[in-house]
Parts: sequence; structure tokens; C-alpha cells
Amino acid sequence: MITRLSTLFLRTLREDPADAEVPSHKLLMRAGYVRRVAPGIYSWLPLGYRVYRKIEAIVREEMDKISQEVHFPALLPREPYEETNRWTEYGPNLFRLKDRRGGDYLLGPTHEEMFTLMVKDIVSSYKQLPLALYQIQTKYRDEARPRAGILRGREFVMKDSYTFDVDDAGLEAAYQRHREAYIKIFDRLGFKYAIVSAMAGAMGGSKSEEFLAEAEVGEDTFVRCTSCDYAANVEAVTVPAVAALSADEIAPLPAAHKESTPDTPTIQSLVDLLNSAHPRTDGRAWTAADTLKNLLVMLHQPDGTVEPLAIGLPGDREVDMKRLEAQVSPAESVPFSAEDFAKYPALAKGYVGPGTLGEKSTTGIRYLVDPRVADGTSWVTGADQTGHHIIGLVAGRDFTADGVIQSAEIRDGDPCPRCSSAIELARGIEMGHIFQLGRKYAEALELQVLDEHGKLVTPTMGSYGIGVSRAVAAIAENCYDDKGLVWPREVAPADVHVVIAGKGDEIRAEAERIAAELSASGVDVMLDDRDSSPGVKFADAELIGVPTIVVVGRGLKDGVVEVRNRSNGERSDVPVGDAVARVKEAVVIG
RNA sequence: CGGGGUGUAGCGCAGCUUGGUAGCGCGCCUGCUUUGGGAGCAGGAUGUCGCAGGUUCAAAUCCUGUCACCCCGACCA
Repeated sequence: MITRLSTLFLRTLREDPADAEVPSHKLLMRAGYVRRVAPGIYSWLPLGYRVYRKIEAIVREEMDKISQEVHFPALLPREPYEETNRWTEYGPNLFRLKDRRGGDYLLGPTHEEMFTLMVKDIVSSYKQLPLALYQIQTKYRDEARPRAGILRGREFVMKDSYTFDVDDAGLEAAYQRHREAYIKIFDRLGFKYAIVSAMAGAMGGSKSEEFLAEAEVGEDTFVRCTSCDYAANVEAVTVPAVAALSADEIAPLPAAHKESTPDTPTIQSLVDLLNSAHPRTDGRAWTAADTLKNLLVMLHQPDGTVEPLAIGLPGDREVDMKRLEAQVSPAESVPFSAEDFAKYPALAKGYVGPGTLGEKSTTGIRYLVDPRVADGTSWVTGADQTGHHIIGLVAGRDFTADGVIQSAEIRDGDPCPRCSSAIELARGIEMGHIFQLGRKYAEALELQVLDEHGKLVTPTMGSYGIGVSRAVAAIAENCYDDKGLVWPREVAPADVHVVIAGKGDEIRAEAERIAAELSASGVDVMLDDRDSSPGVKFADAELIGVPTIVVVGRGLKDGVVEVRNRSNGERSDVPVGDAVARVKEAVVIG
């Protein structure tokens, strides 16, 4: 196929659009791939839609090997979502609408319910399992804040798959098949990605991994080990407990003593005062890591109940709200307000210590501590009296928490949970997510099949997603330079971009001939046959980002055309007669 | 929902402080010249200055209200 720029529905922009922030958004706008219609809602122009379709085709091709494609409506009735309680749980993120009779409908944000119901309708025996179904469908989520162009829209296309198995071994196998298919898909898409452990959490699943495209602008933070192959979403990192001391080892530790520490409501003010008024005897100075900070939050459960929670962690660490949310999900946590403190007069704000915390204490507030607060560790912490702290309070001897919580921030250089080498933090865009969903939806929608003993059993489900439209932007985010986009071969809007540089009938005729010959041999050609100056054409070719550029121009009088590699900037003059073969070689080899 | 910012031609922006004929660059149209890095000359078209009130002889500009959008945060299988 030959696409002529003279007639292509395209306008490139010389400057970045004012409302775009991230590189992929700027470039996709400038190069004429997409246009914004409303916040988080975009139209595809011809070039953008080509890239989109190529990605979709790759996803479909690999999915067809392990699953069967179906297609649900985007417009859905309320009832199935009522049964799983998501009509309520999804809250304002759900696009809701009414039909002329006042019936409630929604634009599907995800389709677990519909898949489960379809399987319930058609499957009644274990003999029909295992089953894998998928669709590529537009999803709607009324995000509080759409951003970053195509990366996080309110309308987007997702490939979502679901597997149905009678037992856990079947689910594990289905999960592995999807994991392998995803690896093939993301390898073919041609960009850097990481597979990280993720929280299955609220969805009730047992195992979950995310495929993240590495990108500065990514919304997910993940850690990876600098030495072993450990990688996890920061929410899913489990910090190992510090080795606890035995009771015999704890007993001889110095006794705790209460000291007056006026005007030390913050950790830093406390550390400063300790070093001047109560220096350590072992020669080193007190640091924030010697203090035990106790933070109070209110947990709001989805059913409306509210309960307080105290979190103890070393004073040099902040609570990572995302990690905390992942731990307490589906509850939401809100920092203690002044009114909350008023309800618990025993809590001395700024000087809260383990003495008033714990289910067995006077307040009855559940008290969970960071794994670093192991039995035998000694802390400076609040004395539950304004202006006073306790020095040398030993966990397991002087206080006992109700449990451990993984909510402290993770830092660059922290020890790897698997091998103890340093970990590093990176940002990523969630491109795919696979997880073992379990029986939550099957139970809620009463999907059951007869097993080989004639007994009704509830199948277990897996759920697997790929952000297809998001992939366009995520790849762009990884594949550009100061001149424009640089698409990986498999997703580029064309295989080769032929530029007619210079006037003259011979030049034009030769470019047309090369384009025609390439096209005849199956190469997808973009031909810049516009009547504009070479500079404009070069700039547009670089902006659009087709991986191979052929320039037919001044070299022709010496019998050569120029072949450029967009990704590494290499240029070489090729005899006209070899041009077609050379390009075909580049297209195949990549 | 909290904080910050912006609404003027298709795009990027100036003008607003100090009220007085709505501007610049790019793009677009016509003609001639030009063609290897965003051409030149000449001519031309395009605006509800976000919207609604108000003040004033006169409002893009001042006042009030309102809407929209962008960014940060909260939120987000």
C-alpha cells in the first residue's frame, strides 16, 4: 500500500500544544495521530489509528492462540452490577445513564459480570472447562482526573480475558498460559517492560503480576533488585521482619526510662533534644531511626463503619499512603482529625506511645507495627504525656503490638526482600495485569457446574487485561527523540517513508517507481509527494517516526538514493537499483 | 474535593497594570519566483477576546458571578 502525504488527512504542528504535558501526548498531537474531544476522550486520526490497529492485531493474534474472542456491548444494564454490588462500589467512577423508561444503564468499566453470566448461561458441566474467553472492548471510567493524554483516558480500549477452571491447578495453568502470551505480546510491541508482583488485594485473588512499561511519567512505582530478578510494585513489597531476640536476650537490655522532652512534637525536634540532653552512651548520636513514631488513621469501611488504627514505624520513615491503602483495602484510611483525637483523651497528640495503643489497652485501638519493630528492638517513643518521651522501650518486653503492617515507605537502596542486595525504585505505566481472581464473581452470580461426581461446584476464575489504546501512548513514551517519534517496526504506521526531496520529473518519477515496487512486494509505503520544501518533509518524516526513511533527491544524478535509519540516525547512499532490496532487507531485519 | 494556573483567529502567544479602531508568529487562500533541513516577494481571508450580569460616553482591559480546561495532590481491578 502507498499512502500519499499530499492527500493524507494529516496536519502536523510545529509547536507543542499548550495543554499537553507528557512527551507521548505532545508528540501524538504534534505528529497528527490524535485529537482531544473532551477531557480524557480522544479521536484517532489516520496515522494514530493505524498504530492502534497494529497493536490490536498483535494482541489478537497472540490471544487467539490461547483463548476465544467474544464481544460484549459497552452499554450494559444495571442488574448484573447490582448483584456484585459494584453498581454501588464503583461510585462516581461509573458512567451511568437512563433509558427513556427510566431504566438504569451503565457504560462498562470492566466486564467480569458479563463474562461470568455468559459462561453461566452456556456452561453446565466440568467437561466444558477449562475455558478461556477474551474481548477487545472500549471501557468507560469517569476518572476523577484524566491526564497525560491517551495514557489515562475516561474512554479507552482494553483487551480483557477471563479463564474458568474447576480447580486451583487449572487456574494456575491458565495463569501461566496468559503470562507467556503476554510476554510474547509485549516483546513484539518492542518496548522495555518489567513484570512485577502486584497486590491481588481487594479483588480477592491470590496471585497477581503487572506488566509495566518503564517511564518517568508512569503512575506506578515499582522496585527491582540490582542483583537478583526480584521486581514488585511498591504496594506489594513485603519488608522482611528484623530477626527478633529471644526472651532471654531481651531481659538484660537496659530498662526504659521516662524523660521530660518539652516542645518536641516532631521527630527532628526530638532527635535534637535527645542529642543535647540525653546523649547515647555508645558514642553514636541519636537519629530519627531510633524513634518509634505512632500514627493514627481512621479506617472507613465500604459498609460505612469506621474504626481507628494506630501504626508504629521508625521515625525516619513516612507512611506510604498507597502501601497503606493496599493493606487495609477495601477500607479507606483518613488521617486522624482534631475531632478524632477528642474522642480519645488518653492520646497525647505528638507524644502518643504504645502505652495507650493496642486492643488490650484503655483505648482499644488496634496497633500494628512495621516489621522493623521486632521483639528486642529498643525505641525512643511517646510517653502518652505531652512533653515526655520514653527512652529504651523494648518491643516484646515493654509493649506488644496487635500485628505487623507493611505500610512504611520503600526507599532506593533498601535491602531486597529476596536477596538483601540494594533495590532501586522506578516508575512505570501499567500495560497489563494478570491475576488469579478466584471465586468472588462466580459466587456472587451463582455460576456453578457439575463435577465428575455430579456435584455442583463453583469454578475459579482468572482475569487478565491489556491496555490496548494506552499501549499506543506507552510505546510513544518509550520511543522518541528530540526530533519526534521513533516507532518500533511492528507498530509503525508504515514500513518506509519515501521523501521526494527536490524538484524535477526524474526525481519524482524515480521515487514513484521505488514506492510502487516496494508496495508491490508487500512493503507498506508512505510517500511524501507534497509540493513543499525538503526541510518541511524531513522534519515531518522525523516527527511521524516511520523507522526507515528513503530520500530520493540530489543523489539521483549520481545514481544513488539515501536510506536513513530513524532509530539510530544512520544514513547511507545506495545505488538506485539496490534501493528496493535494501529497504526490504531493513524492513525484515528491523 | 484541596492547591496553583490559563481562557484572545486552526496552532502558539502578546495586549489587560494605566478602559478609546483587536494584534504578532506559524498555518491557510491567490499570483510569481524558489526546492537537501521548517523558502522569498506581493496581495488576501479568518475573532461572540469562555459565558452572564454590572460600572462607564466607551470594556479583551475594571467589578461580580459563572463555566471550561491544564498542572500538582487526594482518588483510581
